Amino acid sequence: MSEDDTSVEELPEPALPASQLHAFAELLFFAYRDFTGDPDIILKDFGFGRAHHRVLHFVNRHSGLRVADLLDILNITKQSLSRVLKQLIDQGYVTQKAGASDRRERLLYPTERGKALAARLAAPQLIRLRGALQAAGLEGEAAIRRFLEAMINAEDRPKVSAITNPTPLPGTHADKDETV
Amino acid sequence: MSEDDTSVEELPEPALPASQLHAFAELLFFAYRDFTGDPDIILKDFGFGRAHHRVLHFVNRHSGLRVADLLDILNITKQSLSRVLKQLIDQGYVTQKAGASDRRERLLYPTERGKALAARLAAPQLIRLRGALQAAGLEGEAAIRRFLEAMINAEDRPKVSAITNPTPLPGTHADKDETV
DNA sequence: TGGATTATGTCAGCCATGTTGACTTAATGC
DNA sequence: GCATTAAGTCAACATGGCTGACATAATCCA
Repeated sequence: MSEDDTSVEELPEPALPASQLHAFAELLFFAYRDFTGDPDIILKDFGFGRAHHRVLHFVNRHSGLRVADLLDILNITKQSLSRVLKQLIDQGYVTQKAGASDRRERLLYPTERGKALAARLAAPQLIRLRGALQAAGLEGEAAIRRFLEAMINAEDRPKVSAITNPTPLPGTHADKDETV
Repeated sequence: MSEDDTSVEELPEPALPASQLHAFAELLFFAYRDFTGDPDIILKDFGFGRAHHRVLHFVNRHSGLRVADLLDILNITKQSLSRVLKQLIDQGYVTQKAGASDRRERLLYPTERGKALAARLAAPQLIRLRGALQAAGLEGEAAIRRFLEAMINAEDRPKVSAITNPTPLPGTHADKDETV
């Protein structure tokens, strides 16, 4: 093999200079800052914070999940979760149901009220995302998906895939696919 | 004009169903979580937090900026910034210099020590970004840039562009473009 | 020149949300 | 029947946001 052999399937892909990578890092910072900014404002009116939003989101999108699942997804301690989860339950946004096969498990479901708040919080984020994906273009969409997946720790990717491409488990139900 | 007139320059771009947008939202959450995870671990060894990282990053990448610039970039209060900035200054990671034209301004510069820590914190993030951009492919790179820019509040985009595509101002100096 | 404004710093206190460690309760599994 | 597991709880602490009030020094302007 010659030294500058360039096989078909392995294009050299010129590595970006550090300054460009730094620019991407900064863009990601600002993008995430604004992505979370819209719901933050709404949450204030309810006396909730971003932590409540995260819990409500996952309970709403993946209803019937266990407390342990939520801990695993959010990467926080039981005590941290407990604080916000309790408030969501006490105020009627989330309900618990004992697991059918293992009655120690507490399966989490959004109430109607919870679904309504989740939808309201998600709305500006989905609008923002739709606009940004349109700005990226059709092929960009797939590239962005690959990019975001590759940003995730390799060992967590299967877990995340299971979450973002949900296989409806018995006990969970698929959401209707409405456009916001 | 007929109702289903589809002009050349305005392809319909089928709107994604909400469930796909939710998947992107979750991917962004996990991606950002892991993107910040690496430096968080390093920061612990120094008794610093993510707030210190943000300050050090911008001081390092845009040295010579004013306190007011930093407040504007980070979207936090003077008092919040002051707490972490003071620690960075006291411990010799950042220095201040009175502005040449307006001596009320305190221009911020990283020390050698600050540059070293910034580089160490950035290293795993740049590696992660480079890998993710490679996964996205060459054209993906441009799409991702458009996507991230479009995720930012429209009114902030000029400001952010000025930051990510820096025009070296008098008093600032461009960093050497080393690959990490 | 003197008063208003501006850039920055600081004190005090509050809130949200993360952490660790220890312990309880109820259900499960062997 | 006893160890393990899922979940909840109590207490204490750290980080990093926030508001409000005020101080200092430099600048700007009438």
